[in-house]
Amino acid sequence: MDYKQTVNLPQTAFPMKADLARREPEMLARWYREDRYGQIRKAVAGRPHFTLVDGPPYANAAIHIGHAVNKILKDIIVKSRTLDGHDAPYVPGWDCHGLPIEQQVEKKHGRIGQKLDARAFRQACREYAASQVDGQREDFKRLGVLGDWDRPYLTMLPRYEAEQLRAFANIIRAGHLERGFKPVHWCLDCRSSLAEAEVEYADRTSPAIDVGFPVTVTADLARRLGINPTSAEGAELAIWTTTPWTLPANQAVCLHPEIEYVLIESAPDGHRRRLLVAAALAAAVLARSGLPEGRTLARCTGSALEGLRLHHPFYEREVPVILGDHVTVDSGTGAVHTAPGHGVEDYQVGRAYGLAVDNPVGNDGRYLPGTELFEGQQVFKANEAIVEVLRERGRLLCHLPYQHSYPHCWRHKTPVIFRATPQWFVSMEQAGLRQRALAEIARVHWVPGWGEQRIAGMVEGRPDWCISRQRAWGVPLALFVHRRSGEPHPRSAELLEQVAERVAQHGLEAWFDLDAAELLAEEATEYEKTDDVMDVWLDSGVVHHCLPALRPDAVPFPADVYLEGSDQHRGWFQRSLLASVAGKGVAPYREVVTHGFVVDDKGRKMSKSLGNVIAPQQVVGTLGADVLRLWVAATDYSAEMSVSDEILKRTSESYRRIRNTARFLLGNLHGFDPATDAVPVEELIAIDAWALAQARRLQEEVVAAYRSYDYHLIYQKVHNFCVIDLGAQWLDILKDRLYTTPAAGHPRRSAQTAMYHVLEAMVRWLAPILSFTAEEIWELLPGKRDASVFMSTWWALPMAAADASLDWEAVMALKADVSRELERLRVAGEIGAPLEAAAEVYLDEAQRARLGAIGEELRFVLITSEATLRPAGERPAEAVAATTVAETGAWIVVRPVEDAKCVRCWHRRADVGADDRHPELCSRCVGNLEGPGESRRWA
RNA sequence: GGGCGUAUAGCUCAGUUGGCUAGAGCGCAGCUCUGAUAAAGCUGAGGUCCUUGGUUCGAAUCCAAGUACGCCCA
Repeated sequence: MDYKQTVNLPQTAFPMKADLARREPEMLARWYREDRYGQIRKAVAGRPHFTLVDGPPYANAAIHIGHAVNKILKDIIVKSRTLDGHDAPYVPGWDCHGLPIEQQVEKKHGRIGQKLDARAFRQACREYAASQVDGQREDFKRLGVLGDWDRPYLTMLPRYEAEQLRAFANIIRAGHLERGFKPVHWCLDCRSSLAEAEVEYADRTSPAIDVGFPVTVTADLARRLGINPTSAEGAELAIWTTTPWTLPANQAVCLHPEIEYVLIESAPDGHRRRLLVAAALAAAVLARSGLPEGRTLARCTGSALEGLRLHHPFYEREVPVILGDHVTVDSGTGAVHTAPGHGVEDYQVGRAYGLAVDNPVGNDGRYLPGTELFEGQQVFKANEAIVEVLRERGRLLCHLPYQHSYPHCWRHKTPVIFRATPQWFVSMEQAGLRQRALAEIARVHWVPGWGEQRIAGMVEGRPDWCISRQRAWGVPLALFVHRRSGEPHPRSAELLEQVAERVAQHGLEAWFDLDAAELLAEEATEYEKTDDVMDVWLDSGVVHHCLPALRPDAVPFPADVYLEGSDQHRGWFQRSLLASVAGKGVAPYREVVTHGFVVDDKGRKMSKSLGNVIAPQQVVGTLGADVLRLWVAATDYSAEMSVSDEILKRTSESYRRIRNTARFLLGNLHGFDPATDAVPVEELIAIDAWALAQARRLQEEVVAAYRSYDYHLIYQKVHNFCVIDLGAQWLDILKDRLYTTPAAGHPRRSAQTAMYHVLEAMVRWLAPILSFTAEEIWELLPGKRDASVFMSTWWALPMAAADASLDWEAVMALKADVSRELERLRVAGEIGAPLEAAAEVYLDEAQRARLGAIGEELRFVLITSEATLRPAGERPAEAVAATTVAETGAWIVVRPVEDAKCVRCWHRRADVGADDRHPELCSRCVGNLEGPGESRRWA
């Protein structure tokens, strides 16, 4: 007789080989055919909401691994919260306006006015952005990210743009809008501002000059330096600049507070000259100015000179000495000529000191009418005239050509200048925005915790937010500005509402087409429409306002969580906070989670030149999305995330173990229907109840880790559970019972009942991470169920009361000790499989109390053919202490078994052949085959 | 140069308030099984806890300096 046919071997359609790269797309096609996202929404309707607001990626170029990490983490959040009993919708978004898209369109169609007018240009931008959205969307879907992909929010949707204007109106109502000036790169040939990305650096020779600014009240200087007033007479503070043309706009001279300065006297030809310069540069300044070595009259740090009054080198006005950390002694004199209208640092330090932003230069690069001495001259040509004036007045110390890297227009290849232009700001102070924002930061939960320090530091130190841009592809600022005063219309907020109405209907062309008279009637002649568009950071910064307005069904305000990379503390997190606090008075999120950047296995950033770039498309196309998702989950994202082929290979191996564990469980659930075959919890065999208890404990940890976003712990714990608790312990022990006892008998049904519960629980633990694999398991699990695992919640694992008379921890420890002894027999060539051995275990009273109850069934746990428990006193000399169980009190002897092998259960038993009808079987198998079958209590 | 981080076996991660010979899984090596089989089980070898100094009876853990790397600025 072929007894193999009488053994219940595993059977399942769940393949061992995942073949994810091929099969995931098939599963995806089905999910979208069946509208899986919509089905889930219906199934979970009515549950408490959990809102993750998607930070919109920029709609340009294919996604890289950082995008994949970001979207997968969001997907894990959304799915785990769904399993946790929430209705957690996911509405993805894209950031669609801005310069990079303009540049792409320029490459193809040229600049506005060449082939396309502004309207057609914007249309081309819109089409380009839409095509990029389509490409990225397919890649995101392929990652298994489930969301409302058919109805994403795009910042270029007319309704979004309209809501953005309304959000802007709220900011104006709250009093945060401020008009001001700011220096920007300005091309004299374009006659317009340039973005940072439109500037390229090239070598250029400029006139480098050292100029003396006479101290007006030398007695004040003497007092500060603690010297005789006569010694300070005629003192000049020396500055160095390569842009003489900015001197007419000079408002101050800036020193570093901690650098040491000296007053030095030099007397060429008996003509005394006293200069104030950085000590470290004094010699160099004298040398290039052709002055003989001097004598030091006094020294002090820059901070001692703050507020000292100086005379402008050629205008009849005074300028102060100020302090700034940007000053260095790398070159020059250690004193920086400061013209807030012509430099970003000058502008920033100037704001701190309340300096005027003087801008005497017109958009053609010529000094404006009324500019003393140089009116009408082009700035670069005026350099010579200025040097000449300085020479005449005796203020020029040195004049040399100087070659340096200088910004040029990328189109004209001509040098650009910094020029102050009128801009619009969200003021940090005007209506208390900074203070309010800081208070809100303290109320938000930051993950990891140091994120709070990081963003608070940025908000504390940041300047006003410049929200205007002189660009074509963006949402118009839509203000009416008074022709003379430059102030916005007093009813701006109300007017914006009317503009928003039109934009919602007709798109943002409605603003460009608008005749001011339509809204302003007779006032129209006094106002003009702004040409500016909004900073794209404002586009995405008001998602908190626009998305709930667009999708009231899905996205309440405020959001539960925002999740982005750590660069977004300055970027989206900060802009969203400022925009929300400015418009609504509160933070837009309760919790903010940050992930690190992806680096290679040596911790270096990914770059083409290093050749260490891992493309998500490539990973998904070979190993599969679930392996990529497992890598994301397994990596501690709070710091940098390392990835390499080696790391992905390891991840893939771990995946196989988890998959195979599920496969084994499914295979042994063959023929099990939980509705009719489940054993009542209180009747479960002890080790099955123990396994359930292990699973329960793990589930508590898994759920807690999902709630605290500690996914890498979940991976570790679940993987360990598969390997140790299940693989090495429970499932290995279970095989004999599953295979050899009657298919429908209590021992096997008990095992199946527990396995069923474990797999029901496990498929849910895995689902947020291994979504494809989980759904695959879900479909093959016995029992009636919904279409998707994501329609369910964490599995209620039954609580089986543990029998206190047996200590399972001790049993498993004993098993480990016995394994070590069996290994010695194996190495000695005395046995192969453990079933070729017998174990004798000697226990003292204490250990007997922990282990004794298991009795005869110990052999099933040890997977030996025999196992006996005896008193410690009877142990032979060769017995080995079982140190894992206890330091003393347990000893082991193992030996090969000589009995015949039962061909059915493979145990070596003395009773093989006892039944004439089955000469090759042991009595246990005969009973299982023909009788009611054996009964088990412990294992 | 500044701010915020990170650094524990080849890989991914644990390591409560300072306290046993620093742990786990994977990988690796050896062995076994062939009824989870492009699987499974057993055993074993792997660590200057980034470096240096300090505090302490005692430091992976606390303090200081430094190095490397990452993000954001300058």
